[in-house]
Amino acid sequence: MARVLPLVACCKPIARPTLSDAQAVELETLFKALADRHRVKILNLLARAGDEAICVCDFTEPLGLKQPTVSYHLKLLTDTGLLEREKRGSFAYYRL
Amino acid sequence: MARVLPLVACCKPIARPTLSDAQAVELETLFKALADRHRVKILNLLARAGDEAICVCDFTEPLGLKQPTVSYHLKLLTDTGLLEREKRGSFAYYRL
DNA sequence: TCATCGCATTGAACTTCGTCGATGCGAGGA
DNA sequence: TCCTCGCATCGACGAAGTTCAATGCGATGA
Repeated sequence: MARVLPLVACCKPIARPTLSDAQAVELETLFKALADRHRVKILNLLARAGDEAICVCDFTEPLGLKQPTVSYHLKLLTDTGLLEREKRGSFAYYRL
Repeated sequence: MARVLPLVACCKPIARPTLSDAQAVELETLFKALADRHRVKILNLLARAGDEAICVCDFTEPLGLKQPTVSYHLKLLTDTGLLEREKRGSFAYYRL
């Protein structure tokens, strides 16, 4: 597991100054958004898609989740600022 | 919040290949370990301490937590591989 | 040996999270 | 207008995470 992430780069902001309470909460929020296997996969799928946006219905099968659950995860990632939502007709497309 | 972390660097491994289930679970475990304000602060304190190790009792006051709770968080971080434990007498010192 | 100190573990209470059936709502199309 | 489709939200449930008093345990010193 150690080699999967270049933690050194990620931890630079954590390392230097004394972290305020607000900053700690912000980091908690960010990491919480990433702390789920399905959300990690969603980000992976979107990263692989590049500029292409993906609609909700295309996530359910690769994730093995029902539509309400997928919507829940996508909303969480969007609220955290990691995803953007775009409405086209009755479809909802997401991108990084 | 967006500027706090250089997400681009962190997400490189997420971005490229298709993530296997096992890899998604590994990332989930790592991010879960970081997804708590007190654990973020613990890492910050240890990063600021550099080579110096810090014992359990020195965490309770800056974190505002009781000793069992601090032990719980330190054990979690250690089990995830982010911390090292060193015993000196009846004291337990932790470092990155 | 006995008391004390620092830390880990247990057990229980509480909170938060993840999941999905049911439902609501807006957009098209017939 | 009515029906259907895709998505969001609600409500409820079980699972998981967080906290701390109580307890156990090894190390140290009197």
